[in-house]
Amino acid sequence: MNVSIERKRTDCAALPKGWQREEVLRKTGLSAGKVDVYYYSRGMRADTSLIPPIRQTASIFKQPVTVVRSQETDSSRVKRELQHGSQIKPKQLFWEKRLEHLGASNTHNEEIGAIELPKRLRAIGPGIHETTVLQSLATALHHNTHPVTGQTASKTSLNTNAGVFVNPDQPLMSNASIGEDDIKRQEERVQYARLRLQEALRA
Amino acid sequence: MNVSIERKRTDCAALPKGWQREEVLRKTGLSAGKVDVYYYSRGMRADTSLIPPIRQTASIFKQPVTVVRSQETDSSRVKRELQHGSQIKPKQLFWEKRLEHLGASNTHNEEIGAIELPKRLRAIGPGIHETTVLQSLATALHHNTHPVTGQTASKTSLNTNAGVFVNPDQPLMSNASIGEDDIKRQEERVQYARLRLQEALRA
DNA sequence: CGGAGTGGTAGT
DNA sequence: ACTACCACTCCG
Repeated sequence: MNVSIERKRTDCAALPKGWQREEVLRKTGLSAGKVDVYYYSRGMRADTSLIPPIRQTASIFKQPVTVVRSQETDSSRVKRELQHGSQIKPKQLFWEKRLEHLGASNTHNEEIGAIELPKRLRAIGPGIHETTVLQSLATALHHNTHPVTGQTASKTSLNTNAGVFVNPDQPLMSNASIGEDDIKRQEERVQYARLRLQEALRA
Repeated sequence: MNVSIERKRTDCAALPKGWQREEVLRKTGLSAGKVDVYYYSRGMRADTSLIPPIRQTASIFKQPVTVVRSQETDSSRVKRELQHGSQIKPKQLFWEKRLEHLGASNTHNEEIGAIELPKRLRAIGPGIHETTVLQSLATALHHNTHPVTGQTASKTSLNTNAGVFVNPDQPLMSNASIGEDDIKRQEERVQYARLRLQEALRA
């Protein structure tokens, strides 16, 4: 007897690189025969072309720049790469600065106004401005598997010896934590945005 | 602020006995403000017009026959009805015999073939045939809140003094119990039926 | 896999 | 335009 496939996991051309689509057939219950679809990105996180450091040259070919941290000697890096199977990629410090003063535009070439960050998220590091923090934070929120918390080192130590104290996995902002009241305020904003969307669609 | 009622569950005169109408206000989304109506029958099982004893006269007015068990005296019944708030309705014995030799037909007036019961389910009671047991069993499966097990009294006692020993809540079949192997066999049947349904829907 | 809840539409 | 109904998603 030819039993149909109950679990089927496939790569799929329409999906971003590294994503897989899995179809699972419901076998029992009232909804037996229906198919649940799951998407997995395990193994490869995010589009490699978006992982910093990023070239700001216009090109459809993704060519990430690879500059190593200055205080890591070549020999120590080779040893680490051998241990970890060369999976840990070096990260450029302050890659965000390369994108400074570049703004997004709409189709009419009108620049889109700046987005303001909450006051409590303060820039940290030498010569880092608010727009730069925004890029840094947005990238972290997109990529990081772990929580985005900001830099833990003190402001003075970062400004004097950034190479030592900057954590490249975290955005260039001061350490911040979110409380119940923050969550509540954000929920209210979402509620309000939904209301306005409703009204807009009705009209 | 005047908050409208979001969930309202009511008995409703227009509904069959035991049904409840619930109105639920949609709170979010594009259809916010609309009301969904749900009907529930929890608490009372089945349409009272289908509960035996059933008249076989054609009539849109439901007029159940009410014959009391002969061995229950009027005084004892009155006492019980006082205790239980007159909620226990008397049941006619062997009401199934009234429906004997009546078969279902399709729209072309062709009679639908008999359904066979498993061998182990044996008819019990004076002059009860397989088709009668089937009606009896089907009704029990539809109505009973408690498990359907069949008659517990012995065959001889039932045939000699049915009025005393017949349990009107159970179908007119010998006591039957279901084992692990029965369940397994049934599961296999269901699996097979589902497979065929899938194939049919695909074609 | 079930259930709550919303989106979408045929039919009036 | 509205209603009643079904389809579907999303979450636990």
